[in-house]
Amino acid sequence: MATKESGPRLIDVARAAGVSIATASRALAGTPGVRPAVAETVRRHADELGYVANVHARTLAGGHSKTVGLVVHEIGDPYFSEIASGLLRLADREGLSLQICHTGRDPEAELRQVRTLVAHRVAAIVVAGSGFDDPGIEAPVRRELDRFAEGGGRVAVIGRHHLGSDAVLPPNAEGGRAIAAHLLGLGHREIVVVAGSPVLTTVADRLAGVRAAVADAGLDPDAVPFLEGPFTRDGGRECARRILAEHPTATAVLALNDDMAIGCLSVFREEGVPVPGRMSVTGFDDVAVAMDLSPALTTYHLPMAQMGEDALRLALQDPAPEPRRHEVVGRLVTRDSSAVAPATLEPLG
Amino acid sequence: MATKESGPRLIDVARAAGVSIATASRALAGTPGVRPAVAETVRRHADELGYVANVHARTLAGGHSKTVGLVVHEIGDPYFSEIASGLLRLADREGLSLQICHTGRDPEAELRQVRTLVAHRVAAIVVAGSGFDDPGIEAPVRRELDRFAEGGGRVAVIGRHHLGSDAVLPPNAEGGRAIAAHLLGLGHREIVVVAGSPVLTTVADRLAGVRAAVADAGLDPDAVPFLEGPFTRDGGRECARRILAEHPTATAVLALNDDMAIGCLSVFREEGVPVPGRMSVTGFDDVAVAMDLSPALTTYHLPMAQMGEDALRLALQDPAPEPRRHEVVGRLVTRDSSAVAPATLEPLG
DNA sequence: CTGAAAGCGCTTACAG
DNA sequence: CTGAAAGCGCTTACAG
Repeated sequence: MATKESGPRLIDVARAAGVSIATASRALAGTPGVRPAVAETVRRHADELGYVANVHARTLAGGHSKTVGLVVHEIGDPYFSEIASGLLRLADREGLSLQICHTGRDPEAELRQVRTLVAHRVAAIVVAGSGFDDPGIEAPVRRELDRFAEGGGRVAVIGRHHLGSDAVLPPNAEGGRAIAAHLLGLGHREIVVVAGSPVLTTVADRLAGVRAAVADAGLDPDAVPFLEGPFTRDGGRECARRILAEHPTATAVLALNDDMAIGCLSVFREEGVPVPGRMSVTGFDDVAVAMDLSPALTTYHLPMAQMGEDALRLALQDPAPEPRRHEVVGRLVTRDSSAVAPATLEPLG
Repeated sequence: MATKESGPRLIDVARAAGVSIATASRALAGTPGVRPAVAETVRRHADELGYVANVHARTLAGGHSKTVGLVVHEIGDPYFSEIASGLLRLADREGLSLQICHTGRDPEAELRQVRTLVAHRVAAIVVAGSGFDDPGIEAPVRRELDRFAEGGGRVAVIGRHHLGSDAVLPPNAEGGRAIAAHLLGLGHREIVVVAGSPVLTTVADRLAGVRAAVADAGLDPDAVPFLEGPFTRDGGRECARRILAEHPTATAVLALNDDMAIGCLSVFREEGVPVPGRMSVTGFDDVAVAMDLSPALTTYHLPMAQMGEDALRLALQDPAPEPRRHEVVGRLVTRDSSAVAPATLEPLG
């Protein structure tokens, strides 16, 4: 039994069924123009032999792939795993396989991963990781993707990229504005913004929204402290510690993703800083756990799974003359981690 | 530019470099036995043309694939996304691509997904979803996997399966026992167990551990109420509501994964049931957010990312005469959601 | 060190 | 409706 052979091939089922491989191929593919009885026989023999067509041979001969690629920063991150989940659900319905790559927010890794996907001749590539504000950084990836598109490949991105492709656009600026307005409306005047690097368009756009809201309120955006750290839970912890040390009069932390907000919450809990009594904390994204934190996190909701699905749907359509823009609708979700700014200030730390 | 052609082929770079495709292939593969200067020329031309070898042609001709498959129940679930993250990290280091499938805990979907992976002639398949207690349910998948292994494919599973392959085994029984002992030690006598279907080996094994601890304490395991629901956050919410209605004297909920525990916590918060004052709640897995919940969740820690890595590592080794068993080490993590059973009982709900 | 040729396992015009 | 044959783009013995 342990034949070390690569399983039955089309020719094996053809022989078993007493037909040519052409007919066998057609019968299995469901191509019309095969006598039903013959097709049936072929299928039966294929089943009996446990025949599974070799995708590589099929793709090479047929020219079209049934696999799509997804590029994320980190699949362990809920933001991306929820996007992946939605995308995978649609892929499944469409009979497509999914290849996932992660980049760790490193542009060179991204280039490598895109190359791999191109090498696999996937039908479509969805780039879900944030874009980079500097078009130069994305130029090599763009070249690769352009070539891919010229060869008939389809591309869609989530977020603002300089990639010239169909895009699903989260309302990052709008969200930043809404959250900041919310905090300002609660009387907060010493708000510290905490985020990943502004070279990421996601950060840049959310931050721009925050600044716009601050300006709208007649205040000076440049006076709002901005703390940068890894765009992760640990990054949030780092920043929270810096706030304790460097911004003793702050009354609110506006984190530009939920991960960082969660990191902040945990430090504040450890250090006994009451949230929201002494310090309000807000996030962005509304990952599944946001509502189950305590205090439940005020944040800006993005429908991640839907965004993943939408991105794949764009990538599955024929290309448009101009890149398509699919605008995502988000919403402010007010929960328990934000409240009116305290009247008198307990010192921090 | 929009030539709709499939990008440069090996023959294009061979021609450009003035060599045969055999030499070009060797130069690009780094096969020894090509004059260094020639190899260099080939590589330069490949770069200039933006050549990316067609994986399908390469796999078909070469016989070995550089892709591995991962089967999970649901990629949006942190348990699986953390496993995927660890596995992907190792895959990356090994220059392997990753194809992900999800099954939604449906054995038929699992069979379909495994078939797809086999069709892709992946080098290895890692099944990360829980096994099923009834060997019959897994029989079709096992047949498929056996055939795959006979053809030289490698298989590894996470959890107890009837799949006859290398396995990474989480200490499910041990963990169940540790958690139950912890709760019993705190004086809880009315513990409600909350979990997904015991047809899943994960549930069955954790439950067996719980029952063993109960028996060890001289109590009757059959007297411990077991509530079944979807093995998800929503399932946890469902069960919590039933506890409120049907088990008014319970003092502890022992959920067999963190997701369900999180669902319970949210219902108890909504209903004003103090945790852990009136009700202790414990989880299992220790997903990243467990420590950031409030109260921080007492749970049994499993190193998910490491498990993903270990599973892939097993799958990358040559097959052993007997299936390998890699035992995972876990540990009880006592946090704030569990405490001594209340002396006097406030009615629930 | 290099090349001509066979072959990987399919699909798809092209004839019949 | 069916089959013989070309071809997808590579790798790898086999000669030289």
